[in-house]
Amino acid sequence: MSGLTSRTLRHYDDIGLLCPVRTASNGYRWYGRRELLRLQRILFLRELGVPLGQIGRILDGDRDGVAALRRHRADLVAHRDRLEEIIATVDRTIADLTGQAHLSEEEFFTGLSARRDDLRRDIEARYGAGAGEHFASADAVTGRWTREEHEQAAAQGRRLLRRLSDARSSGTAPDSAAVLDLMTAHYQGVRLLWPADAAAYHALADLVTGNPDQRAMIEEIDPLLPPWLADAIRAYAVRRLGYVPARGGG
Amino acid sequence: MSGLTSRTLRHYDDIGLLCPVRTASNGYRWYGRRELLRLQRILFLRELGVPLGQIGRILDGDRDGVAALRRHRADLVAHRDRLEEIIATVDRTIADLTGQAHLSEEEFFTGLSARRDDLRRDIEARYGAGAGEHFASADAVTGRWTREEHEQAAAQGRRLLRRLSDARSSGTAPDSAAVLDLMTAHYQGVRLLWPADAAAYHALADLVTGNPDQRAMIEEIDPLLPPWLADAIRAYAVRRLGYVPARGGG
DNA sequence: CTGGACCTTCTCGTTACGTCAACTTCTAGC
DNA sequence: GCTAGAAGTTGACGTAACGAGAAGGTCCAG
Repeated sequence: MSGLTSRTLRHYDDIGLLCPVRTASNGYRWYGRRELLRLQRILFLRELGVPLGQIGRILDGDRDGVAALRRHRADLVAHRDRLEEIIATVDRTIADLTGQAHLSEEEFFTGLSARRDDLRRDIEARYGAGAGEHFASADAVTGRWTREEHEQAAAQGRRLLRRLSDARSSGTAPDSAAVLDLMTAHYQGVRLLWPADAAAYHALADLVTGNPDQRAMIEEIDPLLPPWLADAIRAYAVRRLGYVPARGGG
Repeated sequence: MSGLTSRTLRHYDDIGLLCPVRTASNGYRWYGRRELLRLQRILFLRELGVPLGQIGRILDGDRDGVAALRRHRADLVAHRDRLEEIIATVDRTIADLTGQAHLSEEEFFTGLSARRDDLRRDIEARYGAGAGEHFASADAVTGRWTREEHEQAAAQGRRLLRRLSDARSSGTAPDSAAVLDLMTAHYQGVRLLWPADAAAYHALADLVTGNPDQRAMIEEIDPLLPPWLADAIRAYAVRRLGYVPARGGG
């Protein structure tokens, strides 16, 4: 009925978590309605990752299961945070081993070198001369950054792209709620350097796949990311910024 | 030297992960420089959560440790994502058990009921009559939301506050990089309803502690959060939006 | 009577060691 | 040379939550 193996039920009997209402002379275990209800609660808590011993104490003592859940939640959060750190370290290690650290370290969102001029020319060619002027306002912001702040911004940008890559590779749609939440950070990252409104941000999607340097930088992190990211940018512009795309693909 | 117990070294010897360069007739294990180097690599990978068996294969085969790391990373990410889901479920359960679901469900960022008018009057009293007019633009946005979108926005807002609460309770400073990253989402959540510039967002910090309804709503999630969140808002306005506070506490 | 499905108990294996217990070896001090 | 203590050794058991398999008993349909 429950999908559990008999072995599991026997284990629960052994540790006293769920005992049969009676055990026949032939050794067969018989369970009643009450045991089924208890089992449901066990399965629910087990789903949440609560250890069996604690489940037993919660169900038996019944004294403040909420407090126990809160403690359990704190454990989960600590565990998740540790995983976040480890993932970041693994990322740095992989970047080190593949020797791609310096490239993205220096010029991510900010792009300080010659590539930046290329990007500006590309933007002006695509969206008109006025668009390129925003680079001045970006410089006004980044010009006051320290080296440390530059690197933090770059690291943050890479972390974001990796999380988006995680979402893509796990089959999440670029217009799903979870991805749009992540894209909030992306939009803000862009806006930090460039006062992009909904239309400008929507147009930026073309750069991600069309501009060779931008595309290469993103492909370094995930070769399949650029078109997916472009979709996510457009979805964010429409769904969260209220952009209304022109008909006919303008 | 390494801080490991002898038991651990013996275990590594047993499973063939790190064998002594020679074992004396009295049974003592002797390690050399090479073993120390190998141990360093073992400890590093162990720190990343790689299982010992896999560490052995990576170090011995030496064939494409990067690919192994990438696979390991995928496991970590999957694990983290599962934890995220579980944490969200635990949160919903706790909210259910404490019966606080409806309250925040209906009026989070959006505030649809009578409280909303109170908030508007409070804002106009604090920042002048013009400030309250932005409610109209917010209504233009939220007015087109479906019930489902309303609830999604509310859920997203609560999730954000919980993550901020996690950061606070783990002793993270409100102006740390990690928190400012989270605050990006907060700023966007506010901006979705209200075209707040750096100064307006900075001023919003007072509402979080000063407006009774806002404060109560946040305290429901974490009683200690409001002042900390106010600090985080101000830090974000200054550090990420370039707001320059007036001297003398204006 | 028989085959097959289903139940039982018992035991080992999984991870990465901690924690005894019982014993030997080395070293410093008298 | 004797001895106390520190440090090493080899087992063996315990951890969480069962899975897998062996060896055997029970039930039911044909």
